[in-house]
Parts: sequence; structure tokens; C-alpha cells
Amino acid sequence: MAVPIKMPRAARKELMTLGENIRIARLRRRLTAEIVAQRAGTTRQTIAKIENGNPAVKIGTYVAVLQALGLLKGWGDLDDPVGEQMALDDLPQRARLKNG
Amino acid sequence: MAVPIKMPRAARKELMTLGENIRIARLRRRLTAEIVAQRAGTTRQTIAKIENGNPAVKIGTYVAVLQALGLLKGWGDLDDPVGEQMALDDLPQRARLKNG
DNA sequence: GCTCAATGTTCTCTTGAGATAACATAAGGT
DNA sequence: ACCTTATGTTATCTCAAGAGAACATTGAGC
Repeated sequence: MAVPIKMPRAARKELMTLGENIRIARLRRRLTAEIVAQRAGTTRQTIAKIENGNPAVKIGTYVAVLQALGLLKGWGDLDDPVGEQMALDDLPQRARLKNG
Repeated sequence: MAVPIKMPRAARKELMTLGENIRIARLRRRLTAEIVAQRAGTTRQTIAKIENGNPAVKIGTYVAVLQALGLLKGWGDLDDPVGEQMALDDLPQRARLKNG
């Protein structure tokens, strides 16, 4: 197997958590990797990569797999602690750093 | 720009939501795409792809970006409705479909 | 414990993502 | 309004992800 990409520990851990959760969800539904792969339009090898937390998998494949497991809805909603302190109206379209 | 990969509507929409949320989080922090790209070890073009919901971006890059914005923690925790009805102890290591 | 399907693992080949650079456009601050 | 910089956009090139196949291993169910 290809050597996993170099990544910060925390990031790697989070990906492994996500993969493990996906595997658990799959097994709870008694679905084989092959079946999920077909539904998601990919291969079982890629399903394995996802479940192992391989960072070199396209987000589109992840989303397709989540959808195949019925876990997609609301997935894109991040809750941002900073957001609670700042209205959307105050957002600039661009971030300006120095002197302009 | 390359033509986005064919995907189910719901999946595409969820990705666009995630990208928009990432953009909002970035702007709230007054960070340029360039800065976030540097922190995440990628380029501003890829940041743009993420914010536009392009499904052909590696999950590792997403995770790095989320980390750069302080949004990583807990991201890999999916809540599975099915999970509430089934203990982890009952999980098989493999999913068996037919007669074995 | 036997069987066979599910998963692990490795290989080759093709394709497209991502880096880099260059230019165009537009928003923010003064 | 101006000027600077952030972002949009496109093009080229490289390299690895992903598909597909083939074989090894292991677990679920009988």
C-alpha cells in the first residue's frame, strides 16, 4: 500500500475517526464494502482507504459514501465558535491584511 | 477551470455548503486565501476550489484547512441515527450478505 | 472445523488533481 | 477616485489517486 501522506497528528487522527465512524455505520447496516462502493460509484479498495483514514481520497468520494449510508444531510454545517460573535452582515467579501 | 465531477444533487449541494461555511469562517478571521493556503500547505487556487465546493479535492487538504481555521476538532464525529439503536458490541467485523 | 464470501494486499495503467506561474478583475482602505 | 492587494481565471507539467485485476487471508454462518 502507498505510504500515507505526511500530515499533522491531530488532522490524521480526525480522519481516522471519521473513517472508523463510516466503517461502523456500514457494519451497522450490514453492508459490504463492495455494495457501498457500487452505490457510491467507486471501488472497495477506495472504501478501505476511507475507512483507514487515508487523506488522499477525494472529498467527492467521501460525500458519495456518506450519502450511500444515509449520513450526508447536515454534514456540511460547521459550527464556528467565532461565528457566534460576528454577524454575517459584517463580513467583507475579501480579507484585507495590511495597508491598502 | 476544469469541469466539476458529475455528482448527485444533494451531495453537490452539501459540498457547496461546506465550502461556503469555510469561506465564511476564513473571512470572519480576516484571513486571505493565500495565508490559509500557506498554513494548510497548499495553494490559494485549491482554497478556491474548496470554497466553491469542488468535489475533486483531497480530504487531507480539507482537514488541513479546517485545522488552519481552528475548526477541526470533532469534525470526524458523525452522529448516526442507526447507531442509537445498536450497541457497538453487536457489530460484526465483516458484513455477510447471503448464505455462508 | 469447513466453506465461501468479505476483506486485505499488491500490481499496472490511466487520468486528473494540484503546484506553479502569469494575467485579469475587483474590492478595501485611505 | 486611486492604489494596492485579494481573488478570479487560465495554461502547463508532474505525480499520485483511483480503477481494475489477481491473489492471500480471515471471519461469519452452517
